[in-house]
Amino acid sequence: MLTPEKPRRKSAHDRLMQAAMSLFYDHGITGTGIDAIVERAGVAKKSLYNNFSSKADLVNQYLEARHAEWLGLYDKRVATANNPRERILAVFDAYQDHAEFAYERGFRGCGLLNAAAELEAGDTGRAAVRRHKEQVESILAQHLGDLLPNDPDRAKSLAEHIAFLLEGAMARAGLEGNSKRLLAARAVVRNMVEGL
Amino acid sequence: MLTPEKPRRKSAHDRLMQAAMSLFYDHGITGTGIDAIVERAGVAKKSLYNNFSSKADLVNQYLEARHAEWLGLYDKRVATANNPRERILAVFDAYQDHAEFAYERGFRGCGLLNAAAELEAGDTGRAAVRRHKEQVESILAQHLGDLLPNDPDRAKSLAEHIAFLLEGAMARAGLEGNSKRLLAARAVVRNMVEGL
DNA sequence: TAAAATAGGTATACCGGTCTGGCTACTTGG
DNA sequence: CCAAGTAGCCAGACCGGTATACCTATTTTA
Repeated sequence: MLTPEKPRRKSAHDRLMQAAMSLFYDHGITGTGIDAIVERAGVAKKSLYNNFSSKADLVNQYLEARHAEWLGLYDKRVATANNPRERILAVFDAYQDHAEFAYERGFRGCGLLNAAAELEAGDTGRAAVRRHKEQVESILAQHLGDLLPNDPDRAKSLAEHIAFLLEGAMARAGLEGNSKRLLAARAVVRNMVEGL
Repeated sequence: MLTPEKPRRKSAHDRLMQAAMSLFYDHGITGTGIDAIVERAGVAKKSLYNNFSSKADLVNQYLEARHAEWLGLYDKRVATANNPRERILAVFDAYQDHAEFAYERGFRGCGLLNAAAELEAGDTGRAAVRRHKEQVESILAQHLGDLLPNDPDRAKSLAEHIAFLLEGAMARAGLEGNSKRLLAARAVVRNMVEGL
Protein backbone atom coordinates (compact mmCIF):
# COMPACT_ATOMS: atom_id res chain seq x y z
CA MET A 1 0.00 0.00 0.00
CA LEU A 2 1.71 3.06 -1.22
CA THR A 3 0.48 6.25 0.35
CA PRO A 4 3.17 8.58 -0.85
CA GLU A 5 1.31 11.89 -0.72
CA LYS A 6 -0.24 11.69 2.74
CA PRO A 7 1.30 14.04 5.28
CA ARG A 8 0.25 12.43 8.53
CA ARG A 9 0.44 15.75 10.32
CA LYS A 10 -1.03 19.08 9.40
CA SER A 11 1.36 21.80 8.33
CA ALA A 12 2.69 24.22 10.91
CA HIS A 13 0.74 26.98 9.20
CA ASP A 14 -2.56 25.18 9.64
CA ARG A 15 -1.84 24.22 13.21
CA LEU A 16 -0.89 27.80 14.05
CA MET A 17 -4.01 29.22 12.44
CA GLN A 18 -6.18 26.71 14.26
CA ALA A 19 -4.58 27.65 17.57
CA ALA A 20 -4.97 31.36 16.79
CA MET A 21 -8.65 30.91 15.92
CA SER A 22 -9.30 29.35 19.29
CA LEU A 23 -7.11 31.54 21.50
CA PHE A 24 -7.88 34.89 19.86
CA TYR A 25 -11.59 34.18 20.18
CA ASP A 26 -11.45 33.01 23.78
CA HIS A 27 -8.95 35.47 25.26
CA GLY A 28 -8.79 38.33 22.79
CA ILE A 29 -5.92 39.42 20.59
CA THR A 30 -3.96 41.55 23.04
CA GLY A 31 -4.65 38.94 25.68
CA THR A 32 -3.05 36.16 23.66
CA GLY A 33 0.73 35.97 23.50
CA ILE A 34 2.92 34.41 20.85
CA ASP A 35 4.14 31.80 23.31
CA ALA A 36 0.61 30.62 24.06
CA ILE A 37 -0.11 30.24 20.35
CA VAL A 38 2.97 28.17 19.56
CA GLU A 39 2.41 26.02 22.62
CA ARG A 40 -1.21 25.32 21.68
CA ALA A 41 -0.16 24.60 18.09
CA GLY A 42 2.59 22.26 19.28
CA VAL A 43 5.03 24.03 17.02
CA ALA A 44 8.37 25.78 17.29
CA LYS A 45 8.33 29.54 17.60
CA LYS A 46 10.54 29.74 14.55
CA SER A 47 7.79 28.07 12.55
CA LEU A 48 5.44 30.88 13.41
CA TYR A 49 7.87 33.43 12.01
CA ASN A 50 8.54 31.20 9.00
CA ASN A 51 4.84 31.29 8.14
CA PHE A 52 3.83 34.75 9.35
CA SER A 53 5.87 37.90 9.23
CA SER A 54 4.63 39.16 12.60
CA LYS A 55 1.83 38.83 15.11
CA ALA A 56 -0.04 41.57 13.24
CA ASP A 57 0.21 39.47 10.08
CA LEU A 58 -1.18 36.46 11.93
CA VAL A 59 -4.02 38.61 13.25
CA ASN A 60 -4.89 39.84 9.77
CA GLN A 61 -4.92 36.30 8.40
CA TYR A 62 -7.04 35.26 11.38
CA LEU A 63 -9.62 37.91 10.54
CA GLU A 64 -9.71 36.79 6.91
CA ALA A 65 -10.11 33.17 8.00
CA ARG A 66 -13.03 34.04 10.27
CA HIS A 67 -14.68 35.91 7.43
CA ALA A 68 -14.17 32.94 5.08
CA GLU A 69 -15.51 30.59 7.76
CA TRP A 70 -18.76 32.54 8.02
CA LEU A 71 -19.06 32.77 4.23
CA GLY A 72 -18.77 28.98 4.03
CA LEU A 73 -21.52 28.46 6.60
CA TYR A 74 -23.71 30.99 4.81
CA ASP A 75 -23.14 29.30 1.44
CA LYS A 76 -24.30 25.99 2.89
CA ARG A 77 -27.40 27.55 4.39
CA VAL A 78 -28.34 29.61 1.36
CA ALA A 79 -28.01 26.58 -0.93
CA THR A 80 -31.03 24.95 0.71
CA ALA A 81 -33.16 28.12 0.78
CA ASN A 82 -35.97 28.30 -1.72
CA ASN A 83 -36.91 31.98 -1.80
CA PRO A 84 -35.60 35.42 -0.81
CA ARG A 85 -37.23 35.23 2.63
CA GLU A 86 -35.44 31.99 3.47
CA ARG A 87 -32.22 33.39 2.08
CA ILE A 88 -32.45 36.33 4.46
CA LEU A 89 -32.96 33.97 7.36
CA ALA A 90 -29.99 31.95 6.10
CA VAL A 91 -27.79 34.86 7.16
CA PHE A 92 -29.02 34.42 10.73
CA ASP A 93 -28.71 30.66 10.51
CA ALA A 94 -25.08 30.96 9.46
CA TYR A 95 -24.31 32.96 12.58
CA GLN A 96 -26.27 30.45 14.61
CA ASP A 97 -24.15 27.64 13.18
CA HIS A 98 -21.09 29.63 14.16
CA ALA A 99 -22.38 30.03 17.68
CA GLU A 100 -23.29 26.40 18.18
CA PHE A 101 -20.38 24.51 16.70
CA ALA A 102 -17.32 26.63 16.28
CA TYR A 103 -16.32 27.40 19.84
CA GLU A 104 -15.27 24.95 22.46
CA ARG A 105 -15.00 27.23 25.47
CA GLY A 106 -18.27 29.06 25.31
CA PHE A 107 -19.95 31.54 23.02
CA ARG A 108 -18.58 35.06 23.14
CA GLY A 109 -20.31 36.77 20.21
CA CYS A 110 -18.90 37.75 16.86
CA GLY A 111 -15.15 37.12 16.80
CA LEU A 112 -14.62 39.77 14.17
CA LEU A 113 -16.43 42.48 16.10
CA ASN A 114 -14.71 41.50 19.34
CA ALA A 115 -11.37 41.74 17.58
CA ALA A 116 -12.20 45.14 16.11
CA ALA A 117 -13.12 46.39 19.58
CA GLU A 118 -9.53 46.00 20.77
CA LEU A 119 -7.69 47.06 17.61
CA GLU A 120 -6.28 50.58 17.44
CA ALA A 121 -8.20 53.15 15.44
CA GLY A 122 -5.94 53.02 12.39
CA ASP A 123 -5.33 49.27 12.31
CA THR A 124 -5.91 47.60 8.95
CA GLY A 125 -7.72 44.78 10.74
CA ARG A 126 -10.56 47.16 11.55
CA ALA A 127 -11.04 47.78 7.84
CA ALA A 128 -11.23 44.02 7.24
CA VAL A 129 -13.96 43.68 9.85
CA ARG A 130 -15.79 46.61 8.33
CA ARG A 131 -15.66 44.96 4.91
CA HIS A 132 -17.15 41.78 6.39
CA LYS A 133 -20.04 43.66 7.95
CA GLU A 134 -20.65 45.56 4.74
CA GLN A 135 -20.72 42.32 2.78
CA VAL A 136 -23.33 40.89 5.16
CA GLU A 137 -25.46 43.99 4.77
CA SER A 138 -25.02 43.85 1.00
CA ILE A 139 -26.16 40.21 0.96
CA LEU A 140 -29.27 41.23 2.87
CA ALA A 141 -29.86 44.13 0.49
CA GLN A 142 -29.64 41.81 -2.49
CA HIS A 143 -32.28 39.41 -1.16
CA LEU A 144 -34.52 42.29 -0.16
CA GLY A 145 -34.09 43.72 -3.65
CA ASP A 146 -35.39 40.42 -5.03
CA LEU A 147 -38.32 40.72 -2.66
CA LEU A 148 -39.05 44.39 -3.41
CA PRO A 149 -38.01 44.91 -7.05
CA ASN A 150 -40.04 48.11 -7.31
CA ASP A 151 -38.74 49.80 -4.18
CA PRO A 152 -34.94 49.68 -4.03
CA ASP A 153 -34.78 52.47 -1.45
CA ARG A 154 -36.96 50.56 0.95
CA ALA A 155 -34.96 47.40 0.29
CA LYS A 156 -31.74 49.18 1.21
CA SER A 157 -33.22 50.74 4.32
CA LEU A 158 -34.67 47.40 5.42
CA ALA A 159 -31.31 45.74 4.85
CA GLU A 160 -29.72 48.23 7.22
CA HIS A 161 -32.50 47.67 9.74
CA ILE A 162 -32.00 43.90 9.63
CA ALA A 163 -28.23 44.25 9.77
CA PHE A 164 -28.61 46.29 12.97
CA LEU A 165 -30.91 43.64 14.45
CA LEU A 166 -28.40 40.94 13.60
CA GLU A 167 -25.45 42.85 15.00
CA GLY A 168 -27.24 43.93 18.14
CA ALA A 169 -28.54 40.45 18.84
CA MET A 170 -25.05 39.00 18.34
CA ALA A 171 -23.60 41.52 20.76
CA ARG A 172 -26.18 40.76 23.43
CA ALA A 173 -25.86 37.03 22.83
CA GLY A 174 -22.11 37.26 23.29
CA LEU A 175 -22.56 39.13 26.56
CA GLU A 176 -25.01 36.52 27.81
CA GLY A 177 -22.97 33.55 26.66
CA ASN A 178 -25.65 31.89 24.55
CA SER A 179 -27.50 32.39 21.32
CA LYS A 180 -31.04 32.90 22.58
CA ARG A 181 -31.02 36.56 21.59
CA LEU A 182 -29.97 35.57 18.09
CA LEU A 183 -33.03 33.34 17.83
CA ALA A 184 -35.24 36.18 19.05
CA ALA A 185 -33.87 38.48 16.36
CA ARG A 186 -34.41 35.79 13.73
CA ALA A 187 -38.04 35.54 14.78
CA VAL A 188 -38.48 39.32 14.53
CA VAL A 189 -36.99 39.29 11.04
CA ARG A 190 -39.16 36.37 9.96
CA ASN A 191 -42.21 38.42 10.90
CA MET A 192 -40.82 41.47 9.16
CA VAL A 193 -40.23 39.77 5.83
CA GLU A 194 -43.42 37.74 6.00
CA GLY A 195 -45.51 40.72 4.98
CA LEU A 196 -43.35 41.79 2.03
CA MET B 1 -10.74 85.58 51.45
CA LEU B 2 -10.88 82.23 53.02
CA THR B 3 -11.38 79.42 50.57
CA PRO B 4 -10.94 76.52 52.87
CA GLU B 5 -12.82 73.84 50.94
CA LYS B 6 -11.43 74.44 47.48
CA PRO B 7 -8.81 71.89 46.47
CA ARG B 8 -7.10 73.59 43.54
CA ARG B 9 -6.18 70.18 42.21
CA LYS B 10 -8.46 67.22 41.79
CA SER B 11 -7.87 64.24 44.00
CA ALA B 12 -5.59 61.47 42.82
CA HIS B 13 -8.61 59.20 42.60
CA ASP B 14 -10.43 61.52 40.23
CA ARG B 15 -7.39 62.17 38.09
CA LEU B 16 -6.74 58.44 37.81
CA MET B 17 -10.32 57.69 36.87
CA GLN B 18 -10.30 60.44 34.26
CA ALA B 19 -7.10 59.05 32.73
CA ALA B 20 -8.52 55.53 32.80
CA MET B 21 -11.72 56.67 31.07
CA SER B 22 -9.72 58.11 28.22
CA LEU B 23 -7.03 55.45 27.85
CA PHE B 24 -9.23 52.38 28.32
CA TYR B 25 -11.63 53.72 25.71
CA ASP B 26 -8.96 54.61 23.17
CA HIS B 27 -6.57 51.68 23.52
CA GLY B 28 -8.55 49.00 25.27
CA ILE B 29 -8.09 47.56 28.73
CA THR B 30 -5.40 44.98 28.07
CA GLY B 31 -3.70 47.48 25.79
CA THR B 32 -3.40 50.08 28.54
CA GLY B 33 -0.71 49.64 31.18
CA ILE B 34 -0.58 50.94 34.71
CA ASP B 35 2.37 53.16 33.87
CA ALA B 36 0.48 54.88 31.05
CA ILE B 37 -2.42 55.59 33.40
CA VAL B 38 -0.35 57.11 36.19
CA GLU B 39 1.64 59.16 33.68
CA ARG B 40 -1.52 60.54 32.07
CA ALA B 41 -2.99 61.26 35.48
CA GLY B 42 0.21 62.99 36.60
CA VAL B 43 0.23 60.91 39.75
CA ALA B 44 2.56 58.55 41.55
CA LYS B 45 2.06 54.85 41.04
CA LYS B 46 1.68 54.47 44.78
CA SER B 47 -1.35 56.72 44.62
CA LEU B 48 -3.00 54.32 42.23
CA TYR B 49 -2.56 51.44 44.65
CA ASN B 50 -3.67 53.66 47.54
CA ASN B 51 -6.97 54.31 45.76
CA PHE B 52 -7.52 51.02 43.92
CA SER B 53 -6.63 47.56 45.11
CA SER B 54 -5.55 46.38 41.67
CA LYS B 55 -5.89 47.08 37.99
CA ALA B 56 -8.97 44.84 37.93
CA ASP B 57 -10.51 47.02 40.64
CA LEU B 58 -9.80 50.12 38.58
CA VAL B 59 -11.37 48.44 35.55
CA ASN B 60 -14.51 47.59 37.50
CA GLN B 61 -14.82 51.14 38.79
CA TYR B 62 -14.22 52.37 35.23
CA LEU B 63 -17.15 50.28 33.97
CA GLU B 64 -19.39 51.62 36.73
CA ALA B 65 -18.34 55.17 35.91
CA ARG B 66 -19.15 54.72 32.23
CA HIS B 67 -22.55 53.37 33.18
CA ALA B 68 -23.18 56.32 35.46
CA GLU B 69 -21.99 58.71 32.76
CA TRP B 70 -24.57 57.37 30.30
CA LEU B 71 -27.29 57.46 32.95
CA GLY B 72 -26.53 61.13 33.54
CA LEU B 73 -26.78 61.97 29.86
CA TYR B 74 -30.00 60.01 29.62
CA ASP B 75 -31.49 61.78 32.64
CA LYS B 76 -30.80 65.14 31.04
CA ARG B 77 -32.39 64.09 27.76
CA VAL B 78 -35.42 62.43 29.30
CA ALA B 79 -36.12 65.48 31.44
CA THR B 80 -36.98 67.52 28.36
CA ALA B 81 -39.05 64.79 26.69
CA ASN B 82 -42.80 65.29 26.73
CA ASN B 83 -44.20 61.86 25.93
CA PRO B 84 -43.22 58.18 25.79
CA ARG B 85 -42.13 58.43 22.14
CA GLU B 86 -39.69 61.22 22.91
CA ARG B 87 -38.48 59.37 25.97
CA ILE B 88 -37.63 56.37 23.81
CA LEU B 89 -35.68 58.60 21.45
CA ALA B 90 -33.96 60.13 24.47
CA VAL B 91 -32.18 56.79 24.90
CA PHE B 92 -30.67 57.20 21.45
CA ASP B 93 -29.91 60.85 22.07
CA ALA B 94 -27.98 59.98 25.20
CA TYR B 95 -25.73 57.66 23.21
CA GLN B 96 -25.41 60.35 20.57
CA ASP B 97 -24.28 62.82 23.24
CA HIS B 98 -21.75 60.27 24.37
CA ALA B 99 -20.46 59.87 20.83
CA GLU B 100 -20.18 63.56 20.12
CA PHE B 101 -18.69 65.02 23.25
CA ALA B 102 -17.08 62.46 25.46
CA TYR B 103 -14.18 61.24 23.36
CA GLU B 104 -11.26 63.31 22.24
CA ARG B 105 -9.49 60.84 19.98
CA GLY B 106 -12.30 59.60 17.81
CA PHE B 107 -15.46 57.61 18.27
CA ARG B 108 -15.01 53.90 18.82
CA GLY B 109 -18.49 52.72 19.77
CA CYS B 110 -19.81 51.73 23.18
CA GLY B 111 -16.98 51.68 25.70
CA LEU B 112 -18.78 49.15 27.84
CA LEU B 113 -19.32 46.70 25.02
CA ASN B 114 -15.77 47.15 23.76
CA ALA B 115 -14.50 46.42 27.25
CA ALA B 116 -16.66 43.32 27.58
CA ALA B 117 -15.27 42.05 24.29
CA GLU B 118 -11.81 41.71 25.77
CA LEU B 119 -12.73 40.53 29.26
CA GLU B 120 -12.43 36.84 30.08
CA ALA B 121 -15.60 34.79 30.14
CA GLY B 122 -15.89 34.69 33.92
CA ASP B 123 -14.83 38.27 34.64
CA THR B 124 -17.15 40.21 36.93
CA GLY B 125 -16.83 43.19 34.58
CA ARG B 126 -18.81 41.32 31.94
CA ALA B 127 -21.70 41.04 34.39
CA ALA B 128 -21.56 44.80 34.98
CA VAL B 129 -21.81 45.46 31.26
CA ARG B 130 -24.66 43.02 31.01
CA ARG B 131 -26.50 44.85 33.81
CA HIS B 132 -26.07 48.12 31.95
CA LYS B 133 -27.53 46.68 28.74
CA GLU B 134 -30.40 45.15 30.64
CA GLN B 135 -31.15 48.47 32.30
CA VAL B 136 -31.27 50.19 28.91
CA GLU B 137 -33.65 47.57 27.61
CA SER B 138 -35.75 47.88 30.74
CA ILE B 139 -35.98 51.65 30.28
CA LEU B 140 -37.21 51.09 26.75
CA ALA B 141 -39.71 48.51 27.97
CA GLN B 142 -41.07 50.94 30.51
CA HIS B 143 -41.71 53.68 27.96
CA LEU B 144 -43.23 51.19 25.54
CA GLY B 145 -45.43 49.95 28.36
CA ASP B 146 -46.71 53.51 28.78
CA LEU B 147 -47.39 53.58 25.07
CA LEU B 148 -49.08 50.17 24.92
CA PRO B 149 -50.77 49.73 28.30
CA ASN B 150 -53.01 46.98 26.95
CA ASP B 151 -50.33 44.88 25.32
CA PRO B 152 -47.41 44.29 27.69
CA ASP B 153 -46.10 41.36 25.65
CA ARG B 154 -45.80 43.46 22.54
CA ALA B 155 -44.18 46.25 24.56
CA LYS B 156 -41.56 43.85 25.85
CA SER B 157 -40.89 42.39 22.44
CA LEU B 158 -40.63 45.85 20.88
CA ALA B 159 -38.23 46.91 23.61
CA GLU B 160 -35.95 44.03 22.69
CA HIS B 161 -36.27 44.91 19.02
CA ILE B 162 -35.29 48.52 19.68
CA ALA B 163 -32.48 47.50 22.00
CA PHE B 164 -31.05 45.35 19.21
CA LEU B 165 -31.30 48.25 16.77
CA LEU B 166 -29.52 50.51 19.24
CA GLU B 167 -26.78 48.01 19.97
CA GLY B 168 -26.25 47.05 16.35
CA ALA B 169 -26.12 50.66 15.21
CA MET B 170 -23.62 51.50 17.95
CA ALA B 171 -21.42 48.61 16.91
CA ARG B 172 -21.45 49.63 13.26
CA ALA B 173 -20.93 53.27 14.17
CA GLY B 174 -17.91 52.35 16.25
CA LEU B 175 -16.44 50.37 13.35
CA GLU B 176 -16.96 53.28 11.00
CA GLY B 177 -15.69 55.91 13.40
CA ASN B 178 -18.73 58.16 13.36
CA SER B 179 -22.30 58.22 14.58
CA LYS B 180 -24.19 58.26 11.27
CA ARG B 181 -25.47 54.75 11.79
CA LEU B 182 -26.78 55.76 15.17
CA LEU B 183 -28.81 58.52 13.53
CA ALA B 184 -30.16 56.05 10.98
CA ALA B 185 -31.30 53.71 13.76
CA ARG B 186 -32.92 56.63 15.56
CA ALA B 187 -34.88 57.46 12.42
CA VAL B 188 -36.04 53.86 12.08
CA VAL B 189 -37.22 53.84 15.68
CA ARG B 190 -38.98 57.17 15.29
CA ASN B 191 -41.00 55.66 12.44
CA MET B 192 -41.66 52.52 14.46
CA VAL B 193 -43.08 54.31 17.47
CA GLU B 194 -44.96 56.88 15.40
CA GLY B 195 -47.70 54.39 14.60
CA LEU B 196 -48.21 53.15 18.13
C1' DT C 1 21.40 6.22 -9.29
C1' DA C 2 23.65 8.58 -5.73
C1' DA C 3 25.13 12.69 -3.75
C1' DA C 4 24.08 17.37 -2.80
C1' DA C 5 21.13 21.11 -2.06
C1' DT C 6 16.91 22.88 -0.39
C1' DA C 7 12.72 23.58 2.33
C1' DG C 8 10.60 23.28 6.37
C1' DG C 9 10.39 21.42 10.65
C1' DT C 10 12.39 20.97 15.60
C1' DA C 11 14.32 22.74 20.28
C1' DT C 12 16.49 26.07 23.13
C1' DA C 13 18.32 30.19 24.48
C1' DC C 14 18.36 34.93 24.38
C1' DC C 15 17.29 40.09 23.41
C1' DG C 16 15.31 44.60 25.06
C1' DG C 17 11.27 46.08 26.74
C1' DT C 18 6.84 46.19 29.40
C1' DC C 19 3.60 44.06 32.61
C1' DT C 20 1.50 44.31 37.58
C1' DG C 21 2.54 45.16 41.99
C1' DG C 22 5.31 46.19 46.12
C1' DC C 23 8.79 48.83 48.35
C1' DT C 24 11.63 52.72 50.47
C1' DA C 25 12.46 57.36 51.44
C1' DC C 26 11.22 62.10 51.10
C1' DT C 27 7.89 66.16 50.96
C1' DT C 28 3.84 68.76 51.80
C1' DG C 29 -0.54 70.65 53.57
C1' DG C 30 -4.03 70.81 57.19
C1' DC D 1 2.02 65.39 63.73
C1' DC D 2 0.40 62.76 60.29
C1' DA D 3 -2.11 61.43 56.28
C1' DA D 4 -1.52 61.60 51.64
C1' DG D 5 1.12 62.90 48.20
C1' DT D 6 5.81 62.52 45.57
C1' DA D 7 9.78 59.96 42.83
C1' DG D 8 11.86 56.05 41.76
C1' DC D 9 13.62 51.42 42.14
C1' DC D 10 12.98 46.47 42.15
C1' DA D 11 11.17 41.64 41.43
C1' DG D 12 9.37 38.21 38.59
C1' DA D 13 6.75 37.25 34.85
C1' DC D 14 5.54 37.89 30.18
C1' DC D 15 5.81 40.56 25.63
C1' DG D 16 7.15 40.22 20.43
C1' DG D 17 10.91 38.85 18.00
C1' DT D 18 15.72 36.92 16.81
C1' DA D 19 19.62 33.60 16.74
C1' DT D 20 21.74 29.21 16.60
C1' DA D 21 21.93 24.59 15.60
C1' DC D 22 20.09 20.26 14.40
C1' DC D 23 16.93 17.03 11.91
C1' DT D 24 14.50 14.97 7.96
C1' DA D 25 12.04 14.71 3.91
C1' DT D 26 11.97 15.87 -0.94
C1' DT D 27 13.99 17.49 -5.03
C1' DT D 28 17.62 18.75 -8.02
C1' DT D 29 21.66 17.70 -10.32
C1' DA D 30 26.17 15.43 -11.67
